[in-house]
Amino acid sequence: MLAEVKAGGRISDQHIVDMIRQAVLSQRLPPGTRLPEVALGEIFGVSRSVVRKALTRLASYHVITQQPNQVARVCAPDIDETHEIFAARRLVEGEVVALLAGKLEPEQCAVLAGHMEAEKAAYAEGDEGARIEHSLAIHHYLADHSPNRILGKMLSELILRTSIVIALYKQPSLASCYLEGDHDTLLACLRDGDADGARRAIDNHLAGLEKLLDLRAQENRIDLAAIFGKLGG
Amino acid sequence: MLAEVKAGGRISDQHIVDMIRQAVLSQRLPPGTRLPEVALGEIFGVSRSVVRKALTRLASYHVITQQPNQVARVCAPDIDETHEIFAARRLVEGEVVALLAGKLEPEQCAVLAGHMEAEKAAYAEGDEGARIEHSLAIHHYLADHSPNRILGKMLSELILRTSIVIALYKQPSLASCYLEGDHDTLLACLRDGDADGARRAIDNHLAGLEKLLDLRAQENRIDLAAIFGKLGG
DNA sequence: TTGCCCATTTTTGTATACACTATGGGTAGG
DNA sequence: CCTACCCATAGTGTATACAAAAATGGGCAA
Repeated sequence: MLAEVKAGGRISDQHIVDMIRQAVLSQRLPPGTRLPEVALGEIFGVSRSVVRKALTRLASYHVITQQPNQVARVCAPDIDETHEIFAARRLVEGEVVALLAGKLEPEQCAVLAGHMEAEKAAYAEGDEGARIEHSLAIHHYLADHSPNRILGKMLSELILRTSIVIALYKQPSLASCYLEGDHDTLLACLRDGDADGARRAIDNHLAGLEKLLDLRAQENRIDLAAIFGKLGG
Repeated sequence: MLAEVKAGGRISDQHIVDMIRQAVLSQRLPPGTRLPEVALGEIFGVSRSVVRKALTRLASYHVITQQPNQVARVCAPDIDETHEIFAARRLVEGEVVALLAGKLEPEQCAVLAGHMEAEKAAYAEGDEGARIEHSLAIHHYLADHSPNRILGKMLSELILRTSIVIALYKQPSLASCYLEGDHDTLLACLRDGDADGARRAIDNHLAGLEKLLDLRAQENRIDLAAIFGKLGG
């Protein structure tokens, strides 16, 4: 089943990058997960050379961290960095949607509207995996269609990093990080060509998301009580 | 003389990345330059493995382009991409200086002022190399001291990409891309804590820089007449 | 029981070999 | 004279081998 992968030229390392990125996005690979080179090589049926190239690229995208002579791990940004990631994303995604306001064809708006419907439905059914998928699809659609492709690429990376910190700092009590209506407000502004409104909508959306996270000081994070509770129970 | 380089852990590929990036920044490696792996390996005294890792990272930073089975080359962005790079840099550097306004210590302002003096002096003496160096030092200082480190890293990359397109599209008639006073205006705003003013100063500075470039349609660039003239003359 | 040390094992860092692909020049044919 | 093809060369893609560093775990002493 990996035959078609090896067919093309440099597909193999790109494939590994995509697979790992996707796994991180969908939170199947939690932050901190070890990624040994030989294991990945066996899984994907390639040698360490290809794996190493993929890991080097993933490190450039800030998906994993690579320290000398140590195993690569999925990034686990600290709380300060988390705030900075959100601030950067507010700036970049705000500009992208402002540029995009009034520029989207009706079909493109329909694509976005479709994902929003699907997101709502998945939330109603409690299917968190599907909800995340459609939410990401919305934001990646905006990134991919940014009139400024540089900002689009930056946004793609920031969406990925945001997913990582949400996985890291999501409040356990919340089943979902869903903010009803935010996406609809955004779409309305995009349709109406309201650039400032779109910027505000994104800003508001991301600020709301950030507030849903548990970003208290780290003492509370390394929760010895919970660990002992788990062991004892 | 390369002994101290190999001493540390993963210094070697970082060293190659730095050297090539520096060479591109100072315009010693013009856009389009071929970078064969074996040649670089011999120059830096390492095998292709290390060179390949360095090239992979440089490609992630958009310093070079890597196409399958082809030699890596220093990036040569087209005109559309050049506009997009400038737009992205206006956004990011504008935010960085806005965040920085009023936050710099007097010593830090003095460092900036020193580079500005040196830049002026180098311009007066016609030493374009030194002028570029100090101009870059100013912007990299802002990037390195950004309160938001994510935006700081983004700005560093954008400064690099801007240098590349300036090298590519600088009007041959101009000896220098220097805009007197722009940097001083910025510093004044940073000192006064005038965030909006700082943002405007950067915006104005970058817009002025972009205007100094020769960004006409490509017909003029792929200048067959000049090529034939060179062959015939 | 606790803390430390050393051997073992795991995992990464680097070099090298071989296969495959692109590139350029030269030659035969029109 | 120009075009198309072919071959030699240059260069990258991948796998593998060996060296070095870090993590692991058991045993010993305080």
